[in-house]
Amino acid sequence: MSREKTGTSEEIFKDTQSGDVSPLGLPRELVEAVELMFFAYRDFVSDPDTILENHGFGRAHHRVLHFVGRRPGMSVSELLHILSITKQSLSRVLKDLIEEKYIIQETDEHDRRIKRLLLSPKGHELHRNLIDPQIRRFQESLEKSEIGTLEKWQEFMRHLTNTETKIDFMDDAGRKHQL
Amino acid sequence: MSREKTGTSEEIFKDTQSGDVSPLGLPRELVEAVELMFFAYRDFVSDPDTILENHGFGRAHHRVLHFVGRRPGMSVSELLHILSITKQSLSRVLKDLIEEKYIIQETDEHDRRIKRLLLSPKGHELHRNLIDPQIRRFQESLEKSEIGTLEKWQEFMRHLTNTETKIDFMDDAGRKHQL
DNA sequence: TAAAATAAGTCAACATGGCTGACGTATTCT
DNA sequence: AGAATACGTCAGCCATGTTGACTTATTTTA
Repeated sequence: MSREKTGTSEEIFKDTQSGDVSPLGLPRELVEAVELMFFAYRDFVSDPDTILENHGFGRAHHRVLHFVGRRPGMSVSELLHILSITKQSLSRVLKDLIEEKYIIQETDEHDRRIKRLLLSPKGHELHRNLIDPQIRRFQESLEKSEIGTLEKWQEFMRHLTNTETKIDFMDDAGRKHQL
Repeated sequence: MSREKTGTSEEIFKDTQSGDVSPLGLPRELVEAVELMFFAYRDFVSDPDTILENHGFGRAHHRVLHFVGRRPGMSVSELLHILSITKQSLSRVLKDLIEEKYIIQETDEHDRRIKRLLLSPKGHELHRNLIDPQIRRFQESLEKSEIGTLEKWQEFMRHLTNTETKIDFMDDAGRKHQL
């Protein structure tokens, strides 16, 4: 029943167990969950945002730094694909990071059109400082909430993503313990 | 031990159970969780984004529409506080929504300085269309993942937020079944 | 080997949605 | 009467997304 995707929300939600309904006529729990996506994301990035400000960088720089650190040696087009932005948008922030020596470019040995991206030691350090408070938040949540391990949470979150994103994840899993 | 907040990440992470470590020298699971926040949030807002585009609106309009729908009769300053943006930022989008009659303003009876914000029927309809795909994502994730109910997920996510945000949440809970 | 495709970069212009600072106008509180 | 509050507005700045057009180097392919 509720797995049928057609029909209006009226039909979809009328068989809810709980009668607890928000002013919107939708199950309160689900509406609160929508809001939690907003609040949690906003606060989750607030610590890195502060650090970035001191460096004259923004969130876009953080993302680039992160994924380059995570997949050292990735090409520019791989990065574009993961971030789902245009190369013009990427170029602005990538240029900054390269000029200020957080990221190093190396021409691929076999195909000299491709540039491999790597973090410099300086880049690693900044990345580490940016991710630390986020990791701490997760650890605190793990301790304070009853969710147990991260695994179920991750599975749930993964289901919130789009198919293309899931495919990217699988790509990643394919070359899991290295790239 | 790991609940002590001081020290560098080196110290903090050295007592991890698993030896599975990302290229960053951090527990892979936690790094993946950080990425999931990015991907899940991005994809989670992608459906509303598409709808908004057809109306000439953006995400900022969505947020205003949402919280006004959720707390009908809220004042402008309450809205500012929840969104944590400046009144100048809010004014741009609120003006659009009022001009195009998605939101109605009513002067408070007891304090005529305060304007109460409400959704028009048109506003309700749009809000419903925007939130529907997000609710569906949650329902699908609930069905397909092993998380059980939303409650634990919500608790976990709440712990990711900042203190001020938690206080706001409590405010909300205080006047739970109405305002 | 000449032509096409690919990877990367650049210039210019535009939109959205944050921000600051400075004011203006009702209305209410002291 | 004067201060404080709630709201609104003008002007300009910044970050980061977008499109479109075009260049250069290199590799692939017909």
